[in-house]
Amino acid sequence: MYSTNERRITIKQVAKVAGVSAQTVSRVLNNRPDVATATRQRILKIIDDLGYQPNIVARSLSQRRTYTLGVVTAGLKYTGPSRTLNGITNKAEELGYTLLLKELLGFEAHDVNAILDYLLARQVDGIIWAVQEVGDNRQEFDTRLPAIPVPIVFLTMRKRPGLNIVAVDNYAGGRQATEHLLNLGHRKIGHIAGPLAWWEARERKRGWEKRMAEADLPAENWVEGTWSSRSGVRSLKQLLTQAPDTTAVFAANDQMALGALHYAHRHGTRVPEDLSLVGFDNLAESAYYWPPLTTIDHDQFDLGCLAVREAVKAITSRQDITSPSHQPQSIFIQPKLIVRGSSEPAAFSAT
Amino acid sequence: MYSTNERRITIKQVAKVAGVSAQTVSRVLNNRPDVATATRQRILKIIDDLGYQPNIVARSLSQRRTYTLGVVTAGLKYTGPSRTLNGITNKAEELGYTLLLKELLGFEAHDVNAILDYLLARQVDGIIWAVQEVGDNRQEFDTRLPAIPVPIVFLTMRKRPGLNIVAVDNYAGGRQATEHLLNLGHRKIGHIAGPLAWWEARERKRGWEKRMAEADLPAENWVEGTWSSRSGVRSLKQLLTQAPDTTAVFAANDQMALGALHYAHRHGTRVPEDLSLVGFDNLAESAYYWPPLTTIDHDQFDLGCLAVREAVKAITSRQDITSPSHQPQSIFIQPKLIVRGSSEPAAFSAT
DNA sequence: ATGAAAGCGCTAACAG
DNA sequence: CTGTTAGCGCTTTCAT
Repeated sequence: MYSTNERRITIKQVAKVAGVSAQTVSRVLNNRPDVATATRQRILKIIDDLGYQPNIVARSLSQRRTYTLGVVTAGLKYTGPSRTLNGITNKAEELGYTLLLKELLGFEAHDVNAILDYLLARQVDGIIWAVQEVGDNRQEFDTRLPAIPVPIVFLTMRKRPGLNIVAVDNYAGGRQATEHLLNLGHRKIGHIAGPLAWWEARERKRGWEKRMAEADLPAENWVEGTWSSRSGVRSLKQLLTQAPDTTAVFAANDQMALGALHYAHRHGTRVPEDLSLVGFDNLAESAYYWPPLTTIDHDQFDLGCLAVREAVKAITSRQDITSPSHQPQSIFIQPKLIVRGSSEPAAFSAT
Repeated sequence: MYSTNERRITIKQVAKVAGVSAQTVSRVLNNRPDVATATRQRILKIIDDLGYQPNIVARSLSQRRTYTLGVVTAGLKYTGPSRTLNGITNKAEELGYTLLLKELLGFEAHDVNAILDYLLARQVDGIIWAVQEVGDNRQEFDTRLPAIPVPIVFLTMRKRPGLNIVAVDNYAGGRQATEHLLNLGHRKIGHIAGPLAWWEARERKRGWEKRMAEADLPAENWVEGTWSSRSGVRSLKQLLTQAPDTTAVFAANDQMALGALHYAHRHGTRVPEDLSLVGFDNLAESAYYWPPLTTIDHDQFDLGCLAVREAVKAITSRQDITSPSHQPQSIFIQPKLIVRGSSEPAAFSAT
């Protein structure tokens, strides 16, 4: 069914048929102005007739540039990483870059050097490190970074001077969630944290702690979950055991909030009447949970777009000697509170 | 902060330092046996000292082989496609293939030729078309297919002789869901279908229809949804309006089932007491919906793995003249019923 | 076991 | 406007 190993058409063959040099064909391919219109037309026709396709690999070798971005990701089965990848593919398409995708099997420490070598051997023009900062999985970079010959943009990690970083302001999100509950009159506000090895989880928790402190309230009642709904179930149980008078809970993601909702249903705790609940992430489904979940929305798609934009900016500025050298910068996206049915004024303030 | 445009080390420089020819270094790089052990050791050390990295682009050009798979996907923001991609990345890693990722902006018809040209220009060794069959978005292939010089594996499309296809047996899944409800004593079973432009949606619906017919029951009460939870809400409403005596509903995916659950809660329809509900997909969260959702599980990760395996098999068999030519085949994965709290025996059969 | 020459398919740099 | 020459960095083929 396939046309067997027949060699593909090359620029030389096109040139021969057209009776010109390969260089002239190359000029046509690259839309150079310095080709006679008649010649151009003729060559274009021949290209079309022959079904000629330029070999991008050869071009890359010759130009020493691939217009390819290496993307390192992890946990594609979760919505977060895949929404971000979605943004990356879209922006890359728009800017004319090809993506070379590499998914890590876990989040914890990896042989960063091997992965970088892999991408660099394939001559990527830039790298997007879209793996969340977990544990010390960023450590190896400290020594290697100066030796990486292409720009690299990091996603979702704490600020570090001199690096290109794009992340959601998780701390601000934690504050917003807490503030919303405070505004509703709640005082006993518990927190279901994500795994604290994760930078994002620590930031969200810190937002809760700080805002509580500012309201002169203790931030003591919290549990560490795993991000999963299952852990949400057990975390709410633990929270209510530790402090039965809790009237509100902020969960560090929507999955755990769903688990908490599940636990509440099973034990006759009414949400929001007995307990207000706020999640984080604004999963598409969370508006249809019962009750619909109040949550913090953040644009992970945009995160991916920004990362590509920054990477390409850095690549370009390094090619053009003319353009001012691109200064690495950190970009933090602001999340946004979405109020739905799972939170309402505290009982005592309603009466 | 970066080492500026300094040229990377080449095989020639390594050769020069080692006092050998470039081919000898090449032999070491490719683990050829015909190099003296002493020479090999010396060269390896120099490679290490210099931090030399082979240029894979040059190698690809020279070998006329890239060990790269082009992956075309769509809808990465949905769990299905991203779980499949997850499987693709894992299997590709295992088999030593690099991934070139291309995401389409929508599911409907695209300029297939342009996308194929794009991938072929980049000299991919094979293609995985991981875009679901929607409307006539497969049509362009009919004419183009014979002219594609590399193997191509299609995901999630109807059987066609002579093509490599990997898909879930959605028809069987639809049957299983329906059969489960029939076994519970339900007779009035409605269906919330996915958008019927999708092959998957049609197959799931066909499974429901066929199984109903086999039980001598009419398969009349159905509504076409959009896959979204929002459409699930309105679809259940419509279903119950059309036939108020409906005691069970099979929704073509978990999101729509969640929407149906949402509608039921809001209107005092108790699930499963008044209405049994079965979904499709087994989203990680569906076990924590209230009530936990009975659904059809299918391994989309495995789907991706199989696609890569088939693609690589086809590529390899075409390289080795010795190996028997790989016959394109269709692989259909069997889904599995997961029983949870959203379905229970029909009221009249319980009494 | 090692090297020399040629080439993969394209483009940069220079010439005319 | 168009052609020639010389690579890009590696591997293949054929010698030795």
